[in-house]
Amino acid sequence: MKETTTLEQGQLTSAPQPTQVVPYDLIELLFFAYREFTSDPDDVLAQYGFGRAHHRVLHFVDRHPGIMVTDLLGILKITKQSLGRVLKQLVDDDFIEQRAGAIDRRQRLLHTTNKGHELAVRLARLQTERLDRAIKDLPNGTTDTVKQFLFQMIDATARREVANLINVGPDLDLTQRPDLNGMLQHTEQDGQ
Amino acid sequence: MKETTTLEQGQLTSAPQPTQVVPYDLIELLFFAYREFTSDPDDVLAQYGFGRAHHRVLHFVDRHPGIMVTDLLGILKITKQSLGRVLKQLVDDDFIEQRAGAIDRRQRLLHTTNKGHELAVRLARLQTERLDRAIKDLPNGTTDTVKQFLFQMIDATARREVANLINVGPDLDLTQRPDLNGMLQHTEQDGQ
DNA sequence: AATTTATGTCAGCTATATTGACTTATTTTG
DNA sequence: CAAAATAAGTCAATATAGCTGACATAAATT
Repeated sequence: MKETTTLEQGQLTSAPQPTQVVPYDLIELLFFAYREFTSDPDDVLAQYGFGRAHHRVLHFVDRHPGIMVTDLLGILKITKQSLGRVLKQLVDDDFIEQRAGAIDRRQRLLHTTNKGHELAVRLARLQTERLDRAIKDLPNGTTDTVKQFLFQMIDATARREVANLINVGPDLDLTQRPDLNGMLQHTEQDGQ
Repeated sequence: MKETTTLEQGQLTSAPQPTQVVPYDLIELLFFAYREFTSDPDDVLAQYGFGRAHHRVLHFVDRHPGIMVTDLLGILKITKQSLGRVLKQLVDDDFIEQRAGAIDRRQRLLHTTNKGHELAVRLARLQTERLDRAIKDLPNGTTDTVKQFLFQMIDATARREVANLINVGPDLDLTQRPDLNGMLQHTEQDGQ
């Protein structure tokens, strides 16, 4: 390891401005923490020839068996074309399978295969381990505080949607609720 | 006023499932929150023809005036080639300037120009605003709890390095005072 | 019957990253 | 001092992950 942070003696001095209401430490911690958070899955995925995009697809399909392609696109906020490539690989390699909808036969409902589920769980566990390590020495209640903070980081107009999404168990079928908006009657108002 | 939304008290706190050793809600909140966190700068950067990579470079150069290229690479954990392209654009467009090191003339020490500094601050303020909105309805102490959590998410072996970088000191002062914004004096010599 | 929806596909483009080899200038070291 | 190491830059080739827009097909809805 080479002498980290040789960065010019004394140059870490902050800008001597009144603009110092900016929480640079928090901003940078978010950057570093998130990078670490994704690093463990990345290493495993690379062994399968997959990347982070595959992880996201695999994760949300595993969490929402039978999800429609359209809903998955809505969650990931990517285009059909971007999803297409990644999804095709996951299907070709037998991590995800598509089944025509029983009611609406246009739909290709997505499910993880056993193999896909196992990988999804393996990756989730890696992230869980890091989260557990991070939290274990912190005071009780830290997890809830962090969850609340993260939730509030989301635009108020999108919070219901996310709240609904992350509270859906693996049994619930998103296909039965094509409109993710307004599903949660939550009493959050304060538009700011 | 504002009965602190606390996002349905019981909803994002522990799920009642017995097999729920994996905190899917927390994992997914990290994904959604981080995406939102980067979205505001992304919109502004696009107006300049820049992307997130430019933001990272601009940010760390602005925070560490006179930083060496090598050290910047170490922070960003990207290759010289990846940095090169992005840095060249920032220099060509007069957001960053390079000055030969006074002591070691091989070095091209990086500084933001006035224009670059202003953009860096503008982007940091956007992120600050989102952070402030997220925290304002949460209990006192939330910021410190979140900082501690994020810090602990980093591999133990890398924590000191990050702590030095963001100026929280070598021995995890992170567990202490809520205001480490005003005292960003230099760290430099501290072993390692 | 006409329209909308769900999905897929084509062609081409952009941004960001990678590796490896090589050059130039400069500093450090044996 | 000569040799080696370092700082930085460059070239060529490649990969991943995203984008737009246009178009096609099947199935459902109006």
